[in-house]
Amino acid sequence: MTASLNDIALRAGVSVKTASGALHGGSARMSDATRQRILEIAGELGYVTNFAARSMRQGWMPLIGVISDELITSRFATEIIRGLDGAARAAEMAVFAVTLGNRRDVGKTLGEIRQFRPRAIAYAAMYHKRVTLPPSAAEAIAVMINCQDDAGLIPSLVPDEEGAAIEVTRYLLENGRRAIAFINLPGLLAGALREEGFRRALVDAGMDGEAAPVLPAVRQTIYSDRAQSLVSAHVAALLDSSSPPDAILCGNDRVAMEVYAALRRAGRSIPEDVAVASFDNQVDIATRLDPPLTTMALPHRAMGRMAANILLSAEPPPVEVHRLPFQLVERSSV
Amino acid sequence: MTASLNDIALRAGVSVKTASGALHGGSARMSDATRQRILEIAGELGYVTNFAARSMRQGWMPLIGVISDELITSRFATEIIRGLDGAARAAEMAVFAVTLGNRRDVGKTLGEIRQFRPRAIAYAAMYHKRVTLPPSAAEAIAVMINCQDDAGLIPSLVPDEEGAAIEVTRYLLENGRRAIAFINLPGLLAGALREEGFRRALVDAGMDGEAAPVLPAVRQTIYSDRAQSLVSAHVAALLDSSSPPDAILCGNDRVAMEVYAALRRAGRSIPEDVAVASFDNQVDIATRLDPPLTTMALPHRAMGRMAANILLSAEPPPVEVHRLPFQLVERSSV
DNA sequence: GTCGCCTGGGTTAACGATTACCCATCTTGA
DNA sequence: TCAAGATGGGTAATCGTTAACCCAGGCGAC
Repeated sequence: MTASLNDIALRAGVSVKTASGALHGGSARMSDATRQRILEIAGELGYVTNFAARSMRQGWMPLIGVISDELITSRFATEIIRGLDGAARAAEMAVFAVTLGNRRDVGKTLGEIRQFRPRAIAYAAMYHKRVTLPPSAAEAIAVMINCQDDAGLIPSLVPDEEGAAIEVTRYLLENGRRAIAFINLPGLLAGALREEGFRRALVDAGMDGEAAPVLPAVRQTIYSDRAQSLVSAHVAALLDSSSPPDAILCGNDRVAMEVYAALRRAGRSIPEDVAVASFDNQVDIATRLDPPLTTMALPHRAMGRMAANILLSAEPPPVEVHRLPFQLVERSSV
Repeated sequence: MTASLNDIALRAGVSVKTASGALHGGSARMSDATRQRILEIAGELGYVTNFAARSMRQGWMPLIGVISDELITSRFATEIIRGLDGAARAAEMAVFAVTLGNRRDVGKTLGEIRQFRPRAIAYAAMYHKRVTLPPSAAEAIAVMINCQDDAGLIPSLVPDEEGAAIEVTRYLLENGRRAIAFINLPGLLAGALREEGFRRALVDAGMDGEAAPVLPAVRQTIYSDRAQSLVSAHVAALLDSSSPPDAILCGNDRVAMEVYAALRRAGRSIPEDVAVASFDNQVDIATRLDPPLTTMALPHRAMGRMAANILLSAEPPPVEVHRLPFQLVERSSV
């Protein structure tokens, strides 16, 4: 079907190894004339390297495998994959992503991906969470992205939720806000860590950390699109209370969107009456809200880049949990 | 490193071909005892098929290649890839997506992906558009997703923009709206086709198709996040005009989001004063707007599924353009 | 009884690229 | 003048899997 090195060698009147050297081995010894002729013939014949054949000798395909629990279908995937892809491309590797099927069987998915003999395999989660992997899987997975291995056997890259909450809370305080409410995402690791950071920042500022209201955005334990939103009710109650907030911190940009609507219905203006800040930096939403939303951007791309570095490094990296910082994106809602 | 068929055969005291037959050739002739023993040993040794080696004989890897102009980084990708992935998985294939680099060099990207010897290759676009491919590329690409080959050499799957515009306009008319404005996406094929459909539906209803206002959502020719939005100004002007609209059709859900804000500022209620409908069904936005947005969902998943069928079919399919229908998602904004 | 077919295997040659090793010829310095 | 490198290239084995053949025994039909 496609031309092989053999075809090229035949046509050029050289051996296969010379053809291989001309096309791939940059430093192979041969005259420029020979190399040029081989390159030309390769072009004519439309030669394309056969990675499968090469991989037989090398033992692996130039692939980085990514197992994602639901990642591909998430908008967060974009940034993680971009980060991975950029770094992998620099090393002449491709990223091969496989979504965990409905059966959530890591072992099976791992087997599927290993059939392609990737150089290394990462596990990526859509939401920041802890993951328990079967022991056999732990050996094959080199790094966890946006999640943390429960057994502590695998290097993990996670967003620094607590630090981000501290930073954004401090930012609100520096802007003169004193009564901050937090409409948080319940049932998520991220939410729990952010709540800690939120309260810590208040305490650090000499305020009563326990008194600050932290309310769940939805009724269900697991956050999903189906969950019944409590945002509207919470905002109304907060505004009616004896100590109405002058700032609302939101679990994500979608929550912020609902907060905007609720504040508007109550006749409050943003940010004059109530400042709003959030986590996510979902650009579609954050830039189009009126006023544009100040929000903490998740370090997805950084996680992807760092993961690629770990995956491509020759030495197995030390097993530790890297907490990557968010970035404050200032717009006009504070 | 990893166990091979040879290792298994050695341990089981059979030949490699028998081991191969037991593990892969479902109908290979051998006693159940032998097969069972081989399967057991394979399990112990953690055998994983080496697709690279297999592909050397078969000529291709069990992969469907997807070249996307920017697809992976788009929220639309999710549905197209899901559709593809589901169908491919049923055929024991994996989807291998490669994003066109910054250089937009289809030939080069095609070369990259062909190194992996995929069974078939698709080209997918983020926005519905026409694409001109280099002649050499046209031979290697089996189907175009969300775009149309300019040379007419490749089967294409595209959303039926015109039909969708007709349907949603008719829906507005059936709901008693008579003065419909369309804030369209300028400079896009989708926008042009939708405008045609919009006007056609009005004419079909006995109205003056030319008189209906169709306004660009942004100033730039190419729609991007950077483009300066004209939505707010357009809405204000429309409301101030001598014949204010009782419905606004939006180019996408983000435009609808801005229309909501503008209507709200002008003190109009949705849908009582002005109905709003849109294209996209970007769930994050559409379900969280207040009231939830009625919008035409793009047939991304259907395109993915259909593409997989074409890619996996033995016969090269007839070269034609398939226009797939949108789906009207009724919420409460009309 | 024996021919032919079924059963349960084995042998061996690919597939395409890489690579360790070998062999000429040509320079060059002492 | 000649030995030692440098230059330019060839040979053949190898990776893991498959598939085209081959083979020996058993068994039923004639």
